[in-house]
Amino acid sequence: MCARYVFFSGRSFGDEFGVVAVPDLQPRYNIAPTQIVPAVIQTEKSREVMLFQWGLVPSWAKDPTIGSRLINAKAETLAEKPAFRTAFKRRRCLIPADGFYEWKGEKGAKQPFFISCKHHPFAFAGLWEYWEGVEGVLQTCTIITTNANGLVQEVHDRMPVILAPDEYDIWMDHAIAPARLEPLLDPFPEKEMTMHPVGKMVGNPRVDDPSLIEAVATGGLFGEAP
DNA sequence: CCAGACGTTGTT
DNA sequence: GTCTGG
DNA sequence: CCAGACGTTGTT
DNA sequence: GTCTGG
Repeated sequence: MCARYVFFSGRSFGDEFGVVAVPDLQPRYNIAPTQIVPAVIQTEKSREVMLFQWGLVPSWAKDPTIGSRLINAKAETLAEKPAFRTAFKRRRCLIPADGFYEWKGEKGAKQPFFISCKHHPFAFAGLWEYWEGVEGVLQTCTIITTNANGLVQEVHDRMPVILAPDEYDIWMDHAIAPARLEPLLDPFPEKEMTMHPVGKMVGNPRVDDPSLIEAVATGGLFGEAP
């Protein structure tokens, strides 16, 4: 899955993502569900960055707190699930990131790992949704997950879908045939990724500083590379 | 027909 | 909004 | 994912 | 133990 991630590159991702105006974004090292995150969407004329609450709330939801449990959407079932299928057809987005965290081990003794791509920032494949209720208006998003590749498999069986730059145009094309989207949801190549254990402080969502992504020693436990 | 669900992950 | 279950 | 709350009544 | 919030 993907329940915490990192995005510290701020404005600098605009060129690569084909976005003209990028808001000033603070570097983040511990983005948690329900927080406000930037995502790139395709309008009729251009690509724009908009801010979304992480955790998709379907337009028909009576209780918007369901969003806190819909932080990920499974790639294999996106097209069928009522909560996601409309967004999959019409509201795909790119969610910029510099890495993400996964945990390995038993409850109470979990070791967090920071996982990144050799070329970053990069983009998660995401969906977004619009919701309106008595509580107000919400624009929310979710990160699509797929099977872990060989590297990430060491700590977890799922990982976020990461798109290569040459896939952005297809992903953002509103007229594309769904069959052409499926190959984009495959696991990102492990040879283009890196992973190392980090301190347990990342578990606290109120902590957010650069030291969170620094490697720590684990005494050879958890099976990471020496 | 109406009522009720609609989701992912990890853990048990 | 749309499908499933009763 | 983890952290933190989780409640009612009566009194000020 | 289980739900909510971040």
